[in-house]
Amino acid sequence: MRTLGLQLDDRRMADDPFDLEPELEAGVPAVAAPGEVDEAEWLQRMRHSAAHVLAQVVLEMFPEGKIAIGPPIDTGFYYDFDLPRPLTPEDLSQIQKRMRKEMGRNHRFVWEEISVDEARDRFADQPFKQELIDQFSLDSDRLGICTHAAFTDLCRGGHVESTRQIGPFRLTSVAGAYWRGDERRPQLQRVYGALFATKEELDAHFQRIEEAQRRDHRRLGRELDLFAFDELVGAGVPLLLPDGAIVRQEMERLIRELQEARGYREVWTGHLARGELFRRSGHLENYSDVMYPAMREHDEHRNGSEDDEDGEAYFLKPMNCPLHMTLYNHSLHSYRELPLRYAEYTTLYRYEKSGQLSGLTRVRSLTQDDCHIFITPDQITDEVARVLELVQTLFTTYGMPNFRYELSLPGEGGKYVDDPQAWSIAVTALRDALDKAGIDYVEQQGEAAFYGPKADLFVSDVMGREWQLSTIQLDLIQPARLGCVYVADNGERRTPVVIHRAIHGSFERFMGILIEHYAGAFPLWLAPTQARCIPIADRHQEWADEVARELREAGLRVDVDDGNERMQAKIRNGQRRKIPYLLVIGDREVEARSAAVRVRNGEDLGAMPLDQIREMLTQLKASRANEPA
RNA sequence: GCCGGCGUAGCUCAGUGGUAGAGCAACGGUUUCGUAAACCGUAGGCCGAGGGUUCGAAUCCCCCCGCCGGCUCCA
Repeated sequence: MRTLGLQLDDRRMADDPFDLEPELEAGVPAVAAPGEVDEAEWLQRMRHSAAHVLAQVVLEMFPEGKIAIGPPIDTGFYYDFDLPRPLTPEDLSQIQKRMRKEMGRNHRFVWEEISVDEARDRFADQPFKQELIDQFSLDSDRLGICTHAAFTDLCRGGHVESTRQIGPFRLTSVAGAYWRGDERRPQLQRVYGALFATKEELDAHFQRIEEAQRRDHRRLGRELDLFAFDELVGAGVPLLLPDGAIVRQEMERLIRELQEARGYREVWTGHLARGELFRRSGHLENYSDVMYPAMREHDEHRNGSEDDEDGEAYFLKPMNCPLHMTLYNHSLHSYRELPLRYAEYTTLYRYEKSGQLSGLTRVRSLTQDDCHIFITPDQITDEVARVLELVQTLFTTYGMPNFRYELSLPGEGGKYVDDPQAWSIAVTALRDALDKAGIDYVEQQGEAAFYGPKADLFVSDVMGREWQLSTIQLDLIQPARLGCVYVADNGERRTPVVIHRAIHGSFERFMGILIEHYAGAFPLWLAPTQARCIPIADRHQEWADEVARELREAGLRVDVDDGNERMQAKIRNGQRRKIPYLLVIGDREVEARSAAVRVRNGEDLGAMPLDQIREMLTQLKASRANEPA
């Protein structure tokens, strides 16, 4: 079997896989007959049961293997193993075959409760199970086990009656996964399987994956000549081709317009700064692992001591905040000037670990639509509301309604700045602003930045992976560390609160998401080529050129396909290029000073006078309508 | 960073130790056509980089780089 190596939505498990309560809720049978539980529960049970069969077969093939956990997930199941050697794709198909055979043998699942001591005994040679027993025995002196064939697993139940009731499945991939999700602990081999109630649903699942692959921005970026990566340039450094650069420019144009209208002022701070700046801001201390290493001055100019190396060195900036705060400090500000909004669109450099890189969505050179807003503490709620309005406006413009917010709060531990009162004010203000805007969000403990709480907006890519785009962060510490002050109405000097915020997040990541959102078919205002003239024969060339010229004069991006292919081929090419409008020009159109308008979706609007076409396209462009679909 | 897979023409992919291939794209010519592929021809490669084994390496081994999936991380 060929490994598909793809999972949709794996991460979104219904339950914590380690929350293996030894007993099910009252009335829910550990082993259920068909019809005894609802469809969704039955599916979960088939998946969970399949995981047990997987473990059975793997242990038969590797008797010295150690088993960890094997929960159901959104698309099937997985099981984690510690085995003497890595599993190959051939092993996977072998395992799959044996699983099917075992299922055909119709083993019954038998669930029972045993004492902790008995459990320790039964799983004597299973260290991971021993650890789970340690955990569960804190809450209960009885533990569940489930047996089918000659295989017994520590298990809270949730099975079908017998292995023949397990639905159609396919093993999809094997991947490394740390025990208990902790990278300091052993890395296990995780075998993933897809399982659905029917063969049709299983096929539909793989169909969905194929469709997802077709709109993957990495693939579309190549097909549409939007961007490229090159080994010689370096991993994680996206290169925009002319068409990709147009999309990027339109995104920048949009956010500049929106921000200028909301009182933002654009600044520019370049790409480098001395280590001393990042030391004072706290970045070197907290984030040196994602900063590129120091760039030293040439030896003959160096005068720093060994202790002071970082302070004397230069660093590529990983964020703009210290620079914006430095700019702020170039004059003394009155409370009357606040909020003061510094916007910047320059590239940041972060050393993302190689395994984290992913197309445009995770890169090492990224360009934020970044801004730092200096405010007084009592302006927090209002200003956050203004930022939320901006976010809503942007996502509405792109026609992207499917996002979710997360409110990230401090957790336990020393990572956070110790000022409980400031945290409390900031968290309350942020929560209020979200509530007032009527935004749904989930609160996440321990996800805050070291300097303050934040509200982040997440969107899923076509493969089901979630990416953070917009972020609104309250900063309670950096302004003080960098000596920012404003003069209050009583003449006192006070430290401003700073809101760090990015709306697109990074243009790179957002472009990746956008490409997938539109499946490469950008609305007119974003489309690299907005219309293409297609002369049917050479004698139509002149009028086609004229149409293109006039539309370009109206500010539209229009080209002419003057190749010697047949019209049908030109239409096909234009369509594959996902150009919003194709303007077909033959004898009739030359005669009538018109063009036949074909929309990207195949719709034929018929011949329209040039003036009307220009009017329609400029209108669409100006309104940034999400058209044509 | 870790585990696994992969790297051959611009793209998609054949080629498992003995002279590097196909389709599409590109380019040249012919064709001048009414809404998703006209025809003929030409060119295109340090088989990701380096090292090794061998009479001989795209093919086997080592190391590096990159890509893909997952894990972990993400100011």
